[in-house]
Amino acid sequence: MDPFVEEILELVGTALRQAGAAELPEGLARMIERPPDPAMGDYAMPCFTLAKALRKPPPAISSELAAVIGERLTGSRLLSGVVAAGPYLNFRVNTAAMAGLTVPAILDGSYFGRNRERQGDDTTAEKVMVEYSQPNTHKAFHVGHMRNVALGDALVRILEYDGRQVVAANYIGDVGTHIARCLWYYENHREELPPQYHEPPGEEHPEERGEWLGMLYTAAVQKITGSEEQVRLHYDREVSRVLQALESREGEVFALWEQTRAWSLEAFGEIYRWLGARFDHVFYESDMDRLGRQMVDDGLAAGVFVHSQGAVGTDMEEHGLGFFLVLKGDGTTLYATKDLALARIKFEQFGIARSIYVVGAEQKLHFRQVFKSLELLGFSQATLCHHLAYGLVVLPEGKMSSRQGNTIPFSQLRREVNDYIETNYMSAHREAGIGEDDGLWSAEEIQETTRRIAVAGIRYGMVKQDPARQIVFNLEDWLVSEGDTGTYLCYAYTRIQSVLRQVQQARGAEPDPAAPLEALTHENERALISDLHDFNRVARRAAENLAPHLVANAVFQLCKSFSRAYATCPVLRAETEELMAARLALFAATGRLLLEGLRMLGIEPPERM
RNA sequence: GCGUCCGUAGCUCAGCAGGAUAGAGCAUCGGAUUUCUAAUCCGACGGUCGCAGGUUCGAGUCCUGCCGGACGCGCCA
Repeated sequence: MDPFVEEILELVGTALRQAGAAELPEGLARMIERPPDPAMGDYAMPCFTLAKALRKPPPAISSELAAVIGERLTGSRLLSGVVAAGPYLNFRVNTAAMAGLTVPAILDGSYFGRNRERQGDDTTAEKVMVEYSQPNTHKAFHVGHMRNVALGDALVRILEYDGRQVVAANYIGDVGTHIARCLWYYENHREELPPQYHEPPGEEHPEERGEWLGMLYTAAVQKITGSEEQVRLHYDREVSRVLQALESREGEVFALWEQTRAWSLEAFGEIYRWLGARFDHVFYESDMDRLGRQMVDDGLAAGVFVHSQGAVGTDMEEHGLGFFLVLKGDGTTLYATKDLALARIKFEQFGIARSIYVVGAEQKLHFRQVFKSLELLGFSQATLCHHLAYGLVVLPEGKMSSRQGNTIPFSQLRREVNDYIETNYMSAHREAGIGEDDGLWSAEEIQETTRRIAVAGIRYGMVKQDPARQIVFNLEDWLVSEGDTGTYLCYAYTRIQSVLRQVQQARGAEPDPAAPLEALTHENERALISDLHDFNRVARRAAENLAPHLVANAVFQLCKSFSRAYATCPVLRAETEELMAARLALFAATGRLLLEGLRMLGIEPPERM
């Protein structure tokens, strides 16, 4: 626990006993909060709930406690003041003590292990699987899918920071009607497209073939849905034949499926590389068919599933979940069938203690049905499955719709973001030097820096918001450096690195964990120290609530505090040697923590920009 | 029709298991640079927290109802 809170509780506890309270109220620790204005104090305890036990009005209690505690405070190393403010008891911490507890710990790395202590003893860390991304092959990967990757990957990193062992899993949708439609169009109708689209992109751009398939799929859907009913039924029968040919797992269509599937996977790989997303294991929908079918049979035997209107499913009305279909009338499996199988495989083959699904909110009912079915099938781990639902990504002009052609596919997104950064920022480095070395930047550095800033902008924009809400994607808003953006975070980091480099150059000084931190007395330094101290608490809460946006908010707060301190507290021109050393240590620690926080969001900042 | 989620400043969003004058960013207006990157910092302007009840010493936060929006509700994934 926070040592400051611990000491406050200790002091309040003994003071209360002195005041004649028979027993301490439950959850006193949770009552400790932060005052709205730092000028009031660093920690506050409201005295409302004590009123009943002591039978006195809250303001009287707080001033009484302040008097008693104030006397005992002289011996405290951590706290420097206590004052009653109406019904509140406000504590001020000894800034040097707080700095002493955080700055050296960050610099030597021990700060980052703190959240990992949760496991204790000899037991191995809790193993949890985070399934995310789940792209469909033969479909285009667009901005909407980026939110999933940003969220899932951040969650993986946050849970790891908090001491869990995490298996990052992908689940590729490589079977289903959409693929049959794509291949049906490929075989019979692609000549109807403009000539340049008749054949897939060549060897020089293999990663573009995935999007080309997606375009065929869109064209197929348009052709089918745009036809007269008779024609449409005919097309549907043709598509159905393709689907059955695919499920037979042999023949010409199957070979085509293998080839085109590989194209899509290659395209996805390129996207994950660019974003820096990690996967430890990849599941394929095409592997889940057999086990899913078997589970349906078992469920039928057990009476969990029943035949209904020619298909198989279960009425979950008594649980408020409607009807859940697990096998189609023609005997083929559904997404649902395969999800039953996948859930089982995850626990049985990976020995996980928890299974998290990062999937859009529109599938909430589906997952509740899946989890309930598993429970009814006697699968005890059903309660350890959790669906992290998130809202849609929309454009400023409204919902994305592939029919209106206003989705933003990955390749277009990357191009536009890169162009924006290059013309607005990077061009300066190409034409003239910046900062300490006046040389031009190499093409490689410009390219890599551009990529990092682009990824920071997109990832930060995607994770900074509460997952439950819709997100409005606006490229320019997400990249402008003024304000709450990934660019701003990167800029703060590069400024810190720049200070460190220059102090090293000018004075040969390295950040020293033993620096005299008591020299840090400026209010902006105080605020920064407080943010450093607070970070692990936020990280813990983010992990427990599966809420990456809390980390994002904390990182932004940290950058704001740093920027304020940077503007008011120079290092090289500090008044004294002690102050310089202290600020150097403080900024170095800030940079180190910022880097860690950015990495939790999947952002790798550039060293300069 | 039923269910789930959302509704906070002109715009985009925070608000931590109810607590002090509701916070940021953008936009608008004004200021700061011979000094570690101004991709920055400071200030001003801007809110009956969708509406109405209820619980509570205290409600943006919990409960109920209504209004508005999004999504879902058997052979897509």
